[in-house]
Amino acid sequence: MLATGLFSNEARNLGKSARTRAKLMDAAVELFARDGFKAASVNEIAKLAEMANGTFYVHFRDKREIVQAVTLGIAQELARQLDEAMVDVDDAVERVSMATRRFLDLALTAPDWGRAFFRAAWAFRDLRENMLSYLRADLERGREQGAFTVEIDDVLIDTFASMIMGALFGRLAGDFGPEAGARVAELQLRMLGVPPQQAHAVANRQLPALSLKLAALPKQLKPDPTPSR
Amino acid sequence: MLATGLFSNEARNLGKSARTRAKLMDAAVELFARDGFKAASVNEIAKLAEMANGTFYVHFRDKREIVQAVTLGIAQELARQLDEAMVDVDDAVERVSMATRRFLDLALTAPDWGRAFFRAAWAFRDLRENMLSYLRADLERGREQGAFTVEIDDVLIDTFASMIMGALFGRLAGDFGPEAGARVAELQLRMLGVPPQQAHAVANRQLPALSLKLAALPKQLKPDPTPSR
DNA sequence: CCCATAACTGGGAGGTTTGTCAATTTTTAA
DNA sequence: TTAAAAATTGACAAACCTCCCAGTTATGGG
Repeated sequence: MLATGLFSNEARNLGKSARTRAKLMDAAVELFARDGFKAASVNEIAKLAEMANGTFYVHFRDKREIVQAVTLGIAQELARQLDEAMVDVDDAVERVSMATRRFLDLALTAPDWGRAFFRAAWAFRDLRENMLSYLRADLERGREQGAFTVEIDDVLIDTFASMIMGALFGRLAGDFGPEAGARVAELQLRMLGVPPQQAHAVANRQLPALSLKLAALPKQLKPDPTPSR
Repeated sequence: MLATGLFSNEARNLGKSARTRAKLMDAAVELFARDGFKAASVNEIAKLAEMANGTFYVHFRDKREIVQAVTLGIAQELARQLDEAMVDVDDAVERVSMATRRFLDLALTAPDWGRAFFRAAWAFRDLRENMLSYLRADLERGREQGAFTVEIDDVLIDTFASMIMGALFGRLAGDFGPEAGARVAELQLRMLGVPPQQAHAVANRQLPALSLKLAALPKQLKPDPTPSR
């Protein structure tokens, strides 16, 4: 009936409290994605999560707290997945291209997460800076490897990230199809000083299939609950 | 006491109705910039404009209507100013660099307008597309002039715009100083295929001083109002 | 199975929001 | 100057918001 969200899925095997909390967070993501953090109301979150509004306050002190929990959760999970998809890639040119393309694919897998992330990225400095630190590492690596001719500074990093966010927006809005990721990655590499031909080749290289699990897959089969009642 | 905003300034010589309307729009810009379109309330707009809330509804049917009026007004004025600053520039490389740098300078001149524009750009498709059409013209001109080697498509245009928006955000947040404009312009030119050295030179070329009038300057002196009462 | 404890409920106090309207003041044009 | 028109006011209904809390229900360790 109610499609279980990603937080609920993660909390599937935890205690009741954690499951309820997760359900609230899933509802919150949906509303944050649609209305923004300020315009979403606690009442509506509780309603969408199918519980009384008082329950909300058992799990979160106020709206600020759930906003914090949701945005942090999204950012951590996205970063984790992205990191995992790139562990064995050493070449900075590949990494940078992959980061953009993977990030977009990932965010499009769960569009509400993508939308909420988009809002959070502009709204919360600490979250934004945390994401940018990963990016900085890869860009500096490319500089050291001699692959990028451009100087790496704050403006560059921020601009690089903005290009990703723009593509995310376009994808979420339906303006662009899946090919946009490769296209933007190519433009990024050109900007960094990678020769156009190489930029095109790398950005369009086929990526290994995305292991489809924005939230972890079941670690064990359900304990086959005897249909009690 | 209350710093007159740009809309009020434009309406300075018009009838009472237009002046009140403009005053409401100035108040709205300030709140939209701070809280966003959804979170800003009609009550607060009226209060900030120093009038009773009922007056608001004489001039606007509802919040949607003032949002429309304000965002359209901002976009038109920014486009007008930008256009004016570039009328006699023919070279596409110069135009593209200038558009980015001028736009940022302009938006920083009236930070609330900049912030409201930033929000509007993501929120309203028609407004966004209207702005992008100017950009497309210059990018295609560059292609024809043989200055840009990259293919001009929707993703490119959108990405180019996203780079500007990212810089706008960074400037408004105080993360970057005035030099960010030139830096981003340089990165854009590199992306388009302009040779790095030329990109650097063009992007850092000194611009003629900005004629300081986001809204038109007084066309006549105040009629020296006898201090009635 | 039992019951202490944790989770949940829903009504409500107190505040804000939207949009309306009759009464009042200001503007305008003749 | 003056009266009709336009602008403005502020109180108010109805809806919705946040947060609280006394009472009820569900959970799980012993």
